[in-house]
Amino acid sequence: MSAGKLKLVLQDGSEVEVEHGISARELAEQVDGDLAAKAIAAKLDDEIIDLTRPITRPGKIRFLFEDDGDEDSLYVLRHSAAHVLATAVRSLWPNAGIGFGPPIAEGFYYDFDVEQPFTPEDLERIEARMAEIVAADQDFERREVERGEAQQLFSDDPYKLERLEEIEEGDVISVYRDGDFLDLCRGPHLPSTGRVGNYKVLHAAGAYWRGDERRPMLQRIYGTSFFENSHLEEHLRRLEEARRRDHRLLGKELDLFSIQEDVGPGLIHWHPKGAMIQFVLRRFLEDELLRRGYEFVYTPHISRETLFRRSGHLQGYSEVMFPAMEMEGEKENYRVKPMNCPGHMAIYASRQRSYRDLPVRYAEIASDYRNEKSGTLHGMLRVRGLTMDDAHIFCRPDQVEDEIYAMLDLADYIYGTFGLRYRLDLSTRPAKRIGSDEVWDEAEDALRSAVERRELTYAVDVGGGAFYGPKIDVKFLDAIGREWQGSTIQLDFVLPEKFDLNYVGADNQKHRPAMIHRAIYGTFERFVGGLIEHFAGAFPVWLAPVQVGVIPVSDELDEPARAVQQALLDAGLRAELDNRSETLSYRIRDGELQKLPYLAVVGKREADGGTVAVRRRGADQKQLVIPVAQFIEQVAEEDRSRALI
RNA sequence: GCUGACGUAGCUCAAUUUGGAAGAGCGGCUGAUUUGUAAUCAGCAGGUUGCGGGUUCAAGUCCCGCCGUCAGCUCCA
Repeated sequence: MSAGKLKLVLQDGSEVEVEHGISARELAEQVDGDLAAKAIAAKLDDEIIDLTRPITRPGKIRFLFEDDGDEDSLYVLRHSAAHVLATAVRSLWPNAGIGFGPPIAEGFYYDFDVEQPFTPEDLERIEARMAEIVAADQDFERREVERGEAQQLFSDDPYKLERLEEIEEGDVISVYRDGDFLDLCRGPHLPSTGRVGNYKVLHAAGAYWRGDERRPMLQRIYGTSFFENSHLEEHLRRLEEARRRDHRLLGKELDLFSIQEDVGPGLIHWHPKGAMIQFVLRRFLEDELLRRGYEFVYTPHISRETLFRRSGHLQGYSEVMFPAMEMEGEKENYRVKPMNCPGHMAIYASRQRSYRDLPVRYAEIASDYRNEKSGTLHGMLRVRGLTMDDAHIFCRPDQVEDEIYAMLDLADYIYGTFGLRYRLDLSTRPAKRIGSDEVWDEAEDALRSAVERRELTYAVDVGGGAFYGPKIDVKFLDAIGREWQGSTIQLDFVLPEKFDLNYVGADNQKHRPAMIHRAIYGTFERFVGGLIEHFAGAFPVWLAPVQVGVIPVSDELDEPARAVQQALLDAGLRAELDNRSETLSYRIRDGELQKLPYLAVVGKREADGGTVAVRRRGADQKQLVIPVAQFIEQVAEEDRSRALI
């Protein structure tokens, strides 16, 4: 090959020889003029590049298009939309400082340093100005500059200068211009602003520069964009759907729980119906735990600080712990527990253990209290009083993998029963850690092979583990595709040391057991909050706080209706009688709004025939008149089988 | 914790812009109605406008502090 020529492999596998420095667009034109017009960017091996970017190395190249459904295409679009947003803001607020403006999972944002936070009206003006910029169809021009010139160009932009400092010597510094707006940016971008199609400015909120609470707060504007208007509309519909499912609203409408100012933020009152859901979840899990060799323990809610000093919580976790309770005449203060592990350690340590006893699996459903920062509290999802389905497993090092495997199996069974799909994150050793590399190797290998034995796919969060051990997080997906934190499985090298836990091995020597923290639901607060949103409040029979609403047509039918209710209760089902002095229609409507799975109407005909007129929630079908016994068996079977309909 | 917005009856919201008698619907209670598949009718009760200060002849409305909620940041089960 002659000097100044490059070999590129096209998507169809054919090879072309091109001039060194040819742009992707020129290449596209050589192949097909139509292609050049339609392409929005190109991908050289794994690097997305602008169409105008000179190609200076051989590789595989393919073009990105608006309609290829490729994540990378959306990435380029949203990145460009973020720039259009910044262009608009800069034209309306010429002195606005600019921070970062990346594409994110569902759209993009851009951070600005402005005197006054943006108001909703500002956002409308910005969106309108964006439309002008898109209509003007300004080219995105890329240019590579020397460090000195870049410093010159961004001399008024301290955030960009800071970013510039971090670009290593020898790395390319690129800037992009569209119209009057110039940004330090790696790119790539669409060919021009006119290609930014369907976008929406969503909301604004404060965000620390670089996520650091000690640094200035910038104003972040969130937006999203799509190539297809129908996709944008679908996305906005999904946001609306998420609002409709909000567990805080449903929790009020369905009378599941409340949070009260006089009691304190982040403290959940489980009303009878919400408590029933928790009760069902508990019973389900507890039965399963017994089957799987767990033992239940109960530990105090408060204890002397001695315990938390020993566990290290006082030193490392105190900012999250509620303040000390002073006891008159006692040297030691008391604390309310933020976790259950110290208590379980204490039980393990209370007597000698033989290797024959292991694994020991202690389970406790217990409420813990953590003084979470006020701004992080959110309904049932982030609270200060949290009820974990906690367990600690003590085992020999060679048992770790099997124990992890068993936990994954349990999580799979539980989540499967709820119809929840999930994925795993494996978090490995962080830079700051305790324990030798050999111990970490062994621990991480155990986690990995347990996951792989179950043939589960997982993502690795390198360096994401706690300083005391690696972990697996289970993230479940709800009905509209959102991820929720569920189970967490956490190896711990520290606590067994701190509590000097040991067992006597077959060699008659003392050994240190391995210890695993794990929760399956995580916390009842968060899990139930998630379930409310997943089911949009329409719980399947086995979870529904009230499974059947029994409605007599009129006063004279109270007794037969009450008999139906009692028969349901006798069958272990949850039934309510609605004999209010309201019309039948009214009570049916109310039952539907309360999302009761079944309404059973008892009229004269039913009372005489020993039947009920059954109305299934949400079903289009007409009511079904069936014998009471048959109806009860149907509901009981649905309850027993934990059917998800 | 930080930034901003918000806080009116049990709930959802008017009245706040421009200071001048706190309102509606739903829900609740009482009565009438006895109902056949998504709202029967009437009457009544219900508010120290989150809490505490301040400005003013007058504050739901303007100012300050606190509490709480929301959107995020950070953090996390």
